Amino acid sequence: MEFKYNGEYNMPIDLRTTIESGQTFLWNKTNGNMFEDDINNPIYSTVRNINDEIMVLKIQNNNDNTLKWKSTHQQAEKYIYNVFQFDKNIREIQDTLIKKDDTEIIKKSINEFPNLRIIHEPLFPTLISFICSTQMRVERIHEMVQSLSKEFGKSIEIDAEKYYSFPTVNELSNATKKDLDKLKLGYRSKYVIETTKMIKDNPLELSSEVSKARKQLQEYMGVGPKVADCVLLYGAGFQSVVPVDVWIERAAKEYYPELSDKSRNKIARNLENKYGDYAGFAQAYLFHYMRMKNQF
DNA sequence: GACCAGGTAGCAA
DNA sequence: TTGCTACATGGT
Repeated sequence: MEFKYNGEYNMPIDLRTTIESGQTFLWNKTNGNMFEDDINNPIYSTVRNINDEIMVLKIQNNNDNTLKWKSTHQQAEKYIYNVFQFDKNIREIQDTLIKKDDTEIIKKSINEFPNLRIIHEPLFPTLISFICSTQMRVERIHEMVQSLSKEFGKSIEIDAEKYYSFPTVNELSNATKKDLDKLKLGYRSKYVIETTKMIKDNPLELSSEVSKARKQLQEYMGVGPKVADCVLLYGAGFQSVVPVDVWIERAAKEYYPELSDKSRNKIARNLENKYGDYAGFAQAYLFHYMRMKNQF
């Protein structure tokens, strides 16, 4: 295989922030310039299962309004469009959120990260990723997901560089608890194994109704309210869902005391009511803002 | 060493 | 329903 196809999108997107802000763990950062005029932006690569075939995909920002790609498959163009949701007008969404915000905090975050987008990744990899995410830092979740890919996914070499796909349900169902312990999944090993087994026996098909889909997801081992909400937002395209983790809980306490609560569940529903159809975007801006603020 | 990281399962009241 | 606690691992 080779990178036969390439192209470019002119859309507002900040790849570094979008890919590295804990929405997806399926991309790998590499160095070097993919195209002549690219300067200091990292290249992100991923491998995807497209009906019994694998597609390798590399992308790079030229600036925040240009995404360049190259791939082994022509479908990459459409695939990118769907993953980064280029059908969504983020300026419009941002304006709506800012109007609904009476704390200035969303506005502040949007000003700092204007081209942070919400990603829509495939369901199964997203589910397993977020089962691994509990009590883990974003960087380590990425390591776990990549090690699962290396161990159980397909591999391919192009131009002396190796790429690995996230395992399919069948591929991952080969994993034993010992295997996953070796990959340092900790107490999540048995969750991943149980959930994969459940899905192998009974394929994963989510209801189109949010609350039903949320209940369905929570049937799986290792999936509580927060993980379910992440899967709904990043793996199933429910843009109104607000996953509440430690960071969002803190944000609520600090900036939205009237929406804050002992129960994370209530905070989630309160924020969803406040921000409406695109509350998930508000969550992403809050989450990223809180994490970045904490770093400095 | 204690505490924390995109929490959840299992169990008690 | 709500309120505990144990849970694997690595960073600070």
